[in-house]
Amino acid sequence: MPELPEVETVRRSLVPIILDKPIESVDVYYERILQHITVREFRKQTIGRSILDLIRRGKYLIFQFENHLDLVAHLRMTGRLIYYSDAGIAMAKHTSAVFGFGSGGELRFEDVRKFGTLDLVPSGEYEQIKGLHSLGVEPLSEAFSVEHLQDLIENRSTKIKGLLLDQTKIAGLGNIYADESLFMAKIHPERPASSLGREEVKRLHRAIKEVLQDAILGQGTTLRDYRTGYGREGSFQNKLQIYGKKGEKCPRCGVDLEYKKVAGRTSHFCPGCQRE
DNA sequence: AAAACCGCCTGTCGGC
DNA sequence: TGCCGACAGGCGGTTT
Repeated sequence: MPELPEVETVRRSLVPIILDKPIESVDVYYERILQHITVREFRKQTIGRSILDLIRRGKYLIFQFENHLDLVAHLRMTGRLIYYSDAGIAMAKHTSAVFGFGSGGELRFEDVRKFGTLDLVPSGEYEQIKGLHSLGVEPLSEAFSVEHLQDLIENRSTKIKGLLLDQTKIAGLGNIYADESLFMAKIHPERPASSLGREEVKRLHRAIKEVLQDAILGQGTTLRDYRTGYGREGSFQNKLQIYGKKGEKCPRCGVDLEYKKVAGRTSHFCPGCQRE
């Protein structure tokens, strides 16, 4: 499940390969991947054009084209963006779209569950891409301060886990890193946001930054589908403390770990050191 | 305003 | 072995 660290890893792995090279071919094999544009128009606007830069906002990747258009990609659950240096390599079963470069290399959007999306809009005009347009603060930016988190939390009765997953508040946390952050901060996922004390807010703020930064260093978490832009697995799955560890002991206090649905998601926590 | 639910998809897993 | 339902979770949309 690509979250901020996975999407950032894909971005960093693709930047050295795909910038400033004209795209010679565009093939869309799953038409519904395109959101607000037809296949014909999409191909017309991208073929022959180069990508000048590739940036990330939350879990979105934004390919900035020379003709002042932004190709906005979201991997959702199982999407992959992988560069293949040889177009002769057999296509994966669930390949939604392929961008061919003159060098013979290809950027392929693969997506088993087909939830991933592509959009093409005038640069910076994201109004019709609602999730991107309403995105909250980048958690690794300076703008995400303790005070900012405090403001998000203040007077909110919602469970803290739900707040962390709300992309309009903080951009890029998903189920894995929300659980890992709450564990590191020793905060139960069902705690009402407004019940967090000053020290807990500080711990949570620090935990979010640390977990995301460490996960980027580890090139993301590959539990099943996620791959970097080179098609390689990440390594942070080896450093997870709590996610997917039901039935195991807490690495911090030794108590049996638990999980339950919180805010509609399976949430892992330690009943010993994350008290309600 | 927020929470709960559904739909979008496919693959995997546990139970029978 | 094979069938079936539950589940995985991001996000948009609708309902409560």
